[in-house]
Amino acid sequence: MRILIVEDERRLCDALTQIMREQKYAVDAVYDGEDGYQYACSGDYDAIVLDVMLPKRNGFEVVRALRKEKIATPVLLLTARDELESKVTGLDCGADDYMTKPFAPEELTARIRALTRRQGEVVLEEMAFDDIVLELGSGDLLCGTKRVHLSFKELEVMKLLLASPNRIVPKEQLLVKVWGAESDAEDNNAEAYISFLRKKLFFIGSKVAINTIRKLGYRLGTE
Amino acid sequence: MRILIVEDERRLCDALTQIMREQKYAVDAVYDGEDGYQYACSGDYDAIVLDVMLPKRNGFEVVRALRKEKIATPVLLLTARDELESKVTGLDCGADDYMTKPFAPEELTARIRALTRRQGEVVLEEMAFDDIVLELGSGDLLCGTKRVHLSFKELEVMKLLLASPNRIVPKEQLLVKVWGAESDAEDNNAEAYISFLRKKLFFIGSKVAINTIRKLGYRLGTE
DNA sequence: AACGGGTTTCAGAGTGTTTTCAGCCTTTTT
DNA sequence: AAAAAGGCTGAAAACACTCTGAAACCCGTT
Repeated sequence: MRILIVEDERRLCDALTQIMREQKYAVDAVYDGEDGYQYACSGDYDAIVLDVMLPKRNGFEVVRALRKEKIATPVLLLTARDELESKVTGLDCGADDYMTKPFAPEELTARIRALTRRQGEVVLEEMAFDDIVLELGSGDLLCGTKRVHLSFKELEVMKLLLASPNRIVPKEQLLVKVWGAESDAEDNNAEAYISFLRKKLFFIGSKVAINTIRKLGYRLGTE
Repeated sequence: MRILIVEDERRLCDALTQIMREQKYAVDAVYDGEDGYQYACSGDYDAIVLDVMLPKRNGFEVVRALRKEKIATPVLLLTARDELESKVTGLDCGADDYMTKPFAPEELTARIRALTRRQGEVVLEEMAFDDIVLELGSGDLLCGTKRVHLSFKELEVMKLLLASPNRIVPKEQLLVKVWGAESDAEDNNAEAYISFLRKKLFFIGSKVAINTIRKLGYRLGTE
């Protein structure tokens, strides 16, 4: 994560740099609006902390110029004035957040985290075991480069198995959790789905197996 | 973008609705604090315009209650009194901005823009994916030299898909964000619009496709 | 009153999912 | 060894979800 800090007050600038470095960000710091704009133009940063009152070009100008150049890097404006006015102006120029001095270091890091989080890709949830990965979002089962789509019920069953790998999942539990306690699904329903899943595991060439434990249930294992 | 307007004065409420619709916001309007609170609780709005003096529950109460429920939707308070007092009270209650009547329509839209921007991603004037570009201003979808106009709802759906390309957008989310949580729109409404969009994508000769992930939603992809 | 774009509704066709069933296999019991 | 119980799986039927053309509807404009 790269952060650009644009702040002319040396003391404050050093403090900011310090704070962000502690959070393991890679920090570049510059001291006027012109440099800030130039550096930001590279588009290499994940967020920019920008003072409003700066030599050469003020913060508003810089954000506006960046947005004009289609640079969408999140910008956090920093100002001593806590009037609503400059807040509105700043955000209208294209800034993403706004903070008034003085502030607590935690507040700064929290806001930067929020800004970079929006940007960055959402970590999609998944469950894994041995050589397979189940993408919960898309309902796809992966092994190496191969992938198959699981239907809704297949997905539910697979999730239960993956939730306690190497452990026996009672057939009864599958029926209750997937078909519901009310349903009149029979054992064979679960058996049919286990069969579907085995076929798909084979299809993607996984070495994961669904073992049958007679009278008890199924267990996810390898080989 | 969904906006909730809470204003008991019918004339003003209609005017507000009108103004926001012209800016391509999806608007819901209610006429008292209780309804305002209920609607806002859904958390489906991108901003709320809230009058202070309202029947049943006043604006301050509503914001306070919302914040208590951890609903962080940006709130713009509206009041006839331009005393400093109520301004401070309002912001203290958890409102994000404050405006006194009467006001210029441009001021309202600028402030809403600021609020919604701070909230989420930078409002871009266009969104792109692979070989298509969506011009948000004109509502036109482009591919190479071809172009088609999208209707309001088509635009909203397309924006949602483009906001997370290659990722599944639940059908439910389309319904909530485009038709509103209160609406009685059925799945088929969304399906119909997906169908419209596919036709238009084909029309402009794009290789972008809207994939169906059964039971889950849709995903923008290529080929 | 007629028009036209946008939106909703409806119904039939299409497709993927789920259930059902029967025959076969394996393990356990008699 | 035969019978019984439990489990597997291919095939077909039943079902649910989705797509889409056409018609109806709504609303502001001509």
